[in-house]
Amino acid sequence: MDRRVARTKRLLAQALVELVNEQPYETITIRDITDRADIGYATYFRHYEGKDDLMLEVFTQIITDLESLHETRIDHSFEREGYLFFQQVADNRALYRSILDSRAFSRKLREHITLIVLDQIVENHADELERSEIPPEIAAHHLVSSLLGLADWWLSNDQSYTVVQMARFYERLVVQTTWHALGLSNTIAST
Amino acid sequence: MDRRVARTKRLLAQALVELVNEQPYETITIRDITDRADIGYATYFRHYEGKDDLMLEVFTQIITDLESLHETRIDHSFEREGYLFFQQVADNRALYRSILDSRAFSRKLREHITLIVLDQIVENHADELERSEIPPEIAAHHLVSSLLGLADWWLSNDQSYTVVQMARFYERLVVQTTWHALGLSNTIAST
DNA sequence: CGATTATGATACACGCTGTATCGTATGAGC
DNA sequence: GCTCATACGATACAGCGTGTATCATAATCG
Repeated sequence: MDRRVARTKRLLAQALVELVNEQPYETITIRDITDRADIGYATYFRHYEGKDDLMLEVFTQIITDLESLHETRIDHSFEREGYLFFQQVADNRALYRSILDSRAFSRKLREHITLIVLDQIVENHADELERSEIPPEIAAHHLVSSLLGLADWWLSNDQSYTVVQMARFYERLVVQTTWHALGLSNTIAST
Repeated sequence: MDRRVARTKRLLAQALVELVNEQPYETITIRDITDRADIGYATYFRHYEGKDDLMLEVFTQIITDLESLHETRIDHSFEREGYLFFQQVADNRALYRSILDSRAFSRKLREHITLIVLDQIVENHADELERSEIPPEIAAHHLVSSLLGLADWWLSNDQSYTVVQMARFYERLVVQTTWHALGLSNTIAST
């Protein structure tokens, strides 16, 4: 990639992250971003179709980081993954605030994680699931939307609990109970 | 209220509900609404500050309907309320689609219901709650955000399950398990 | 070094919002 | 029913953000 392009995109992404730490995502205009990045307004549209397009790039990076975090761990229990998730939320408050504030982005995030979770459930418990009253799609959706719901509540309440506490609530309130409702064993190891 | 005002507001609200059944709320402009209602564009601003203001009125009506539904019932169990809720969602698909698509409105709805739920929990189980590991605020938030999460999933999947089934999923996946995590008895009667 | 390509600056069209104005029509109160 | 207040429709207008077009300049690639 042309160095000029890389530089422009880097500056724009940095500017967006900066701005998101100062004001709600919706109130940010493209001109705000280009001014902060010291990049020509028209130049923006040579790389992105609109405001969401740039945000999507930052968003994708966050997802990638989250996934690589998980892959470097051997312990793949959902409890542990909950902890890692809340840790990343704490490290990127403003970004997660923006993602969870946007219906489009939070939906994207939810669907992405849901697919992973659903795969893990079906892969490891195909036989047991047939006896369950709850469709695995709904259980997976519930698990993830509850996780994001807890994160949303957490961010809206000034992180009045620690990462460990939130992970514990998630485990007690969501993971354990969802497994129980599905009729599965308590934890999942997904190698 | 002046009959002319009442007529204008009624026509505008009707037009918005019609449009919401045809296209996503975000794509609707104020001019769309006034054209459909056959009302002057400037007249709109004599009654509402913006697009969300009119929607808020329709939204408030929905909430009021939901609450009056609950008050006319003697059976105040959460299972029953789940059924009533999914029933109302089914009866007002487009409106709930719009509400759940909007972060501001879905948050308002969530906070509104959460307050009611929290009141019921604390009122009826104050003593037992002291022994619980989960803060009741989080449990109430989880209960409601899960309910809305299920409704959101339902609407996004062409209502592939019946109202009764969804209420059942809600009871098994959310209500029972939340009570269990809180260490409470299975049902709440709030009379 | 030469050719290509990205950038900055500027001007512009477009759509939507929200306000101001004024003549007309409709309802409220007596 | 008459009078006065007020809501309405129509229109013009300013503001703002988006997205496109153009062209001279600067940086990069090979």
